[in-house]
Amino acid sequence: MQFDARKRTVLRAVVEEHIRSAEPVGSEHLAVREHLRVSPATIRSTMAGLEEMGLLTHPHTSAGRIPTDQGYRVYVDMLVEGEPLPAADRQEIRRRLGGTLEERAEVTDQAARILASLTQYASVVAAPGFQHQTFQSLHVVPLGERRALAVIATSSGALQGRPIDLPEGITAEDLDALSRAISQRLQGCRVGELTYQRLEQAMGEASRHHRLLEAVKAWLRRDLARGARPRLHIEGARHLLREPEFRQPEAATRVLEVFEEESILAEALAAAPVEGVWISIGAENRLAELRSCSLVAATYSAGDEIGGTVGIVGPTRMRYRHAVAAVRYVADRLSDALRTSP
Amino acid sequence: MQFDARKRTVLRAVVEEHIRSAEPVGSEHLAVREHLRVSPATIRSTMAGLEEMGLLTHPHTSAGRIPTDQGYRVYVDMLVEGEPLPAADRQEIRRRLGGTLEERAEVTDQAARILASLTQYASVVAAPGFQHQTFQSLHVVPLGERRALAVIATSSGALQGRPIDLPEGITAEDLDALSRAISQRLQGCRVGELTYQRLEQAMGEASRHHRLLEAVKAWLRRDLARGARPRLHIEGARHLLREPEFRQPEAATRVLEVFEEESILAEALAAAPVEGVWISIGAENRLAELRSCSLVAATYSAGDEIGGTVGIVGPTRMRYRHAVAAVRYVADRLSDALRTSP
DNA sequence: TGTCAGCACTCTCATGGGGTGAGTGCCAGC
DNA sequence: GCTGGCACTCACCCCATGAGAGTGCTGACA
Repeated sequence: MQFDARKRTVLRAVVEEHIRSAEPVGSEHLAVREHLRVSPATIRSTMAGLEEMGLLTHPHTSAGRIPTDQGYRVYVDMLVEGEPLPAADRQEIRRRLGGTLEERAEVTDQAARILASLTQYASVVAAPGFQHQTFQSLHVVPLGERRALAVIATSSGALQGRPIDLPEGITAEDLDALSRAISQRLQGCRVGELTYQRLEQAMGEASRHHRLLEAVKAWLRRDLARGARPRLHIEGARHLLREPEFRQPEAATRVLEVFEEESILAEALAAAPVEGVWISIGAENRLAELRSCSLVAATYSAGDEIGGTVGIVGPTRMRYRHAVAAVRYVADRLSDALRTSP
Repeated sequence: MQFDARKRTVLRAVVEEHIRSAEPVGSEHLAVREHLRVSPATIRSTMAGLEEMGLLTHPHTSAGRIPTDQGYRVYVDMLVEGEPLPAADRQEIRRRLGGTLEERAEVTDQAARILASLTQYASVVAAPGFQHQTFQSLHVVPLGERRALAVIATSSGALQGRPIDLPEGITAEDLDALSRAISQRLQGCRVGELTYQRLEQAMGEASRHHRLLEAVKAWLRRDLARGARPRLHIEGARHLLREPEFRQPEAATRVLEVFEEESILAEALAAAPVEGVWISIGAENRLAELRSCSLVAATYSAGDEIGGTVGIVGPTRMRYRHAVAAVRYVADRLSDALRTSP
């Protein structure tokens, strides 16, 4: 069975009409609305062909056609990359991402809000991962008697800290010297590459404060490996409840579960490639919880480093054209914003 | 119209039965199920009295009674404070809050999860507010050329930091000295009391680094006043979708909006008094968005300071007995956990 | 005076059947 | 290969019907 020009046209028309109306699309409707110059009967036979190819289906005998996940996939692959976002949307995005944002977390949070309100789907933005950033310095800062605060700073200004217990007999000067020594030796490393061995090496000589070093090392090893899971900004999950596919409370509950269990989304986003806009449709999602959804995502950069991922989660019946354009534009502007700011 | 013993009994029975079944409660049903020793006819006349008092209502002529918000209020005020949580629940809470938790954020997050899974409603936990904590030290830590990281640490180990720009001609030693000077002078202050004037005073003399001081002051003034809004942990919003009162997508969307706009919940929680378990029912909520919900909340402490608030949001038809017991127990155990840990 | 059985009445909700309309598949003719 | 015609299939709306739940009222009784 070949996929000729008419099949393309009909598939596209069915998909777009279904996206618009959320209803099964009939042949007559299509013949009138789209100006295909053939009769409904012809369209019917074309549709039958598309159904045989697995791109369309219909819920019951006398209903119109709806696309299958595979149908959406073919449709999406037909889309011309680089279709621009409406000028008004572009302006809105630039306005809201261009202001004087004080903190990095504010920028990514703002990006999530924009995407959600613009597309009326749920948005997810993974903040720049700690691991990809460049280690700048470690500071162990005394906090009262036997407590101190250990802070790692990266060259792009992110920081992560935690309180640690101090062994007896350590002075503020000791801590200062220690901080300086470690900072000097590890500067320029990727945070993700701060392995236990490496720390051991860098600290090895300063054996005088053995127990303190152990505490710091234990923290770095555990937190940087595990706690480095990037922070997610999720916005607009409620929009999904308006979609007819999530009308039944069970379906709604199931999809909201995804947004409450951040690890699921984090894993899904992690699959996005570094280049271009990535689309994962329904059953294509590795994660069962997302099988009734589609994900449109893109990677952004933070300065010269890999930043994180921005994405949209919606029903498989998603407005892909708009979603793709919005995700791409937001990812680009986010990269711009992070090139010049904190 | 007096509120005699029979009215109490009937009101309680109606409320508890309605909470259980989510259906209007009829007189016959009540007479059989509860062992009130009167006939359905008598119960009917009692119900009519309760309705006249505004505590019950009925959706249509031939339906049973359901409580009004005011009815729930009277019911709730009748509950004996101090009813214990089932032993199994208590054990579960102790187990999950008692482990070796690494960070304060982990404890509050865990508390939110426990409450949500235990009650099957949505839970909200406000992390200890920065403002109530005691200022410990300020550190301005160099980050590359003309950038530095300003970090405030509180005596309980919380920290908040942000990058600032350095004016020319400042050395690491200058920063150290400055940090030390400010720390010394402000130690012991409540963070919330770090007003602009106070900072001005504390820094006044070190006028050599005027522009740096300005940057630090600007940050402190803005962020500590505004950004000090405590972080909220929200969990289990999806549970609400299972409640019949949120069946209609519009109702569901409206209630989920509350959970996506943290400021709404933060404001609602802020109204909780420091002592005891606080209940706010339906129309009692100042915030219109919460008018179809009830909120059960309690304040916990962090060491010797006021900590934050734990709460549950559910339908007005909430299992108040269990909710109150769960909130109280979690708040108490959370206070315990924060007394002894980071 | 409070309680209760009896009764008429009201209203919701589930059920089922008929009609309507949208849409299909197939076929014969151009 | 396209098209008009036609029979057929369902989903869905509408409406009538009846069952069931629950109420309010009344009059009798202790």
